[in-house]
Amino acid sequence: MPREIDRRAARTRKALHHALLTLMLQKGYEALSVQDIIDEADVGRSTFYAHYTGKEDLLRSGFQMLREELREAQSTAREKAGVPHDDPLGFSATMFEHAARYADHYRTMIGGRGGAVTENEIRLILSEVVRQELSSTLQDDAIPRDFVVQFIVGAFLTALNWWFERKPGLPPSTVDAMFKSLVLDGLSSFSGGRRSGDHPTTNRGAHRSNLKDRG
Amino acid sequence: MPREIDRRAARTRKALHHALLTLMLQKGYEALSVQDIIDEADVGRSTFYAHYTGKEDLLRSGFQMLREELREAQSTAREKAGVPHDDPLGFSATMFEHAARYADHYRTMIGGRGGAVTENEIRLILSEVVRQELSSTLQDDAIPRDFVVQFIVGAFLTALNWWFERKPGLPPSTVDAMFKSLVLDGLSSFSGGRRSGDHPTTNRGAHRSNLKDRG
DNA sequence: AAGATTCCGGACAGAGGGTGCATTATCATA
DNA sequence: TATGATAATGCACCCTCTGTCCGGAATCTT
Repeated sequence: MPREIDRRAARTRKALHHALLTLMLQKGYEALSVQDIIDEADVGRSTFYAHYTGKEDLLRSGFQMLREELREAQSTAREKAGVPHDDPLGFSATMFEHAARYADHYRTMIGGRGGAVTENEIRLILSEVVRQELSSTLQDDAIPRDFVVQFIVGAFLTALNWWFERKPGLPPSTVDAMFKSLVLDGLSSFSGGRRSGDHPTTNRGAHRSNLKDRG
Repeated sequence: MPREIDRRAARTRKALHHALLTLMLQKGYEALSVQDIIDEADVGRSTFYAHYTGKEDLLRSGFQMLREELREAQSTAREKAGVPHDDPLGFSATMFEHAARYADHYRTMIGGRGGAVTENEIRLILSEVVRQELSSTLQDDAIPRDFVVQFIVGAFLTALNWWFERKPGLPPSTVDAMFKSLVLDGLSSFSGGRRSGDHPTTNRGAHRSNLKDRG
C-alpha cells in the first residue's frame, strides 16, 4: 500500500507553496486571493481545497516546514557554540545572518505585508527558541518568564524590521550588536551619562567583539 | 455658507464609528465586512462609500481623532509632571492607566484581532509620542534614534499585550514597573547575579517607588 | 494489463465589494 | 415662511471571490 505521499499531490503542494511565496513577494499576503494562487500555480480550484482549507492553511503549512528547519538549525548551532548556557541571546546572531541571506522573504513576512497570521506564526516560532535559550540562563523571577520571552521576541522583530526598512545595507553583525545592547543593557547604556560598562557577573559587555569572531 | 460639517454627515459618521467599534469588540476587525458595519449603523451602502473609501479608511479616520486626543493628553500630562526632561519613558504610566480604563478597546486593538492596519496605526501614534519624549533625554547616537524609538514602542506593546492576555488582574503600576525595568536596564538587572541597582547619573532605579506616589 | 483509488478541473450557487442614479432632507436667502 | 440650491441617502446593478460538486483522467496495486 502507498505509504508515501502521491507524487501528484506532492507536485501540487509544491506548486502551491511556490506560488504563494512568489505572489507574497509581489503583492503581500492580505491582498492575495485564492484565485491568484491557483492561477499562478496552474492548479484547479477544487484541487486547492482538497489540500488546504484556505490560503491561511496553506500559509501555516509552509511555516510548519520552516519551524522544523529552524529547530534543527538552532540545535546544530547550539552544539557548535561553546557557551550556550551563559548567553540568553545566542539565537540572534544566527537569525540575523539567516535573515540577511533570505532578505526578500523576511522582508515580506515581517514588514506588515505578511499579515497578522504570518507575524503571529513567526512570534510563536521565535518564542519557542527564546524560551529554550532563556531556560538555562535566567533564575530571577522578578518578572514573569513569559513576559521576558515576549519582550525579547518583540525586540528582535523590531530590530529586523528596522533593519530592512531603514538601513538595509548594514551588516548583520552590526544590527545584532545594537539589538543585544538594547536588550541586555536597555537604555541605561547610553542615556545621558554613560557608565563604564563592565559587569563581573555576566559577560554582556563582550558581545560586540564576539560578533567579529563569528562573522 | 456652511463652514461646519453638515449635521447629517456628522450623525452618519458618528454612527459608523460607533458601529465599527462595537463590532470590533465582538468579531474583530478582519472578520468584519462593510455590510456588517452599515447594517449595525443602519446606513445605506453608498452613504458609507460617500464618506469613506472602505472599512480601512473608516478605521484610520477613527485613529485620527484618537491621535489628536492623545497628543493633547500627553502635553497636559507633561505640564503636570515636574521632571519631563529626565525620564525617557514618562508616557508609559499614563498610557497603562488609560489602557486599564479602556481595557476592552485596547485588547481588541492590540491583541491581533485588530488587524495589521490597527497595529500599524497604533505604532505610528506611539512612535510620535516616544520620539518626542526621547528628543530631550538621549544624546548618544551610538544606536540610531529611530531604532530606539521602535524598540521602546515594541516593548510597550509587548507589555500591554502580555498584560491583557496573561495577567489581566495586575494593576497598571506593576506592569509599568516591569516595562520600565526591562527597557531601562534590560536583562542585566536580573540575569543570574543582580547588582544593587543604584545609578548616580540617572534616576532610573526609582521608578518602582515613583509609581506608588502617583497611584 | 486491469480494477480500484485518488487527484484534477470546469461548472455552479452564494456573498460581499464598489458605483450610478433618482429621491429626499437640509441649508441659505428673500 | 417659502423657495431654490446643495448635499446626503438608499436602492439597484455588475463584478470578483469563495467554497462545493461531479465527471474525467492519472496513478498505484495485483
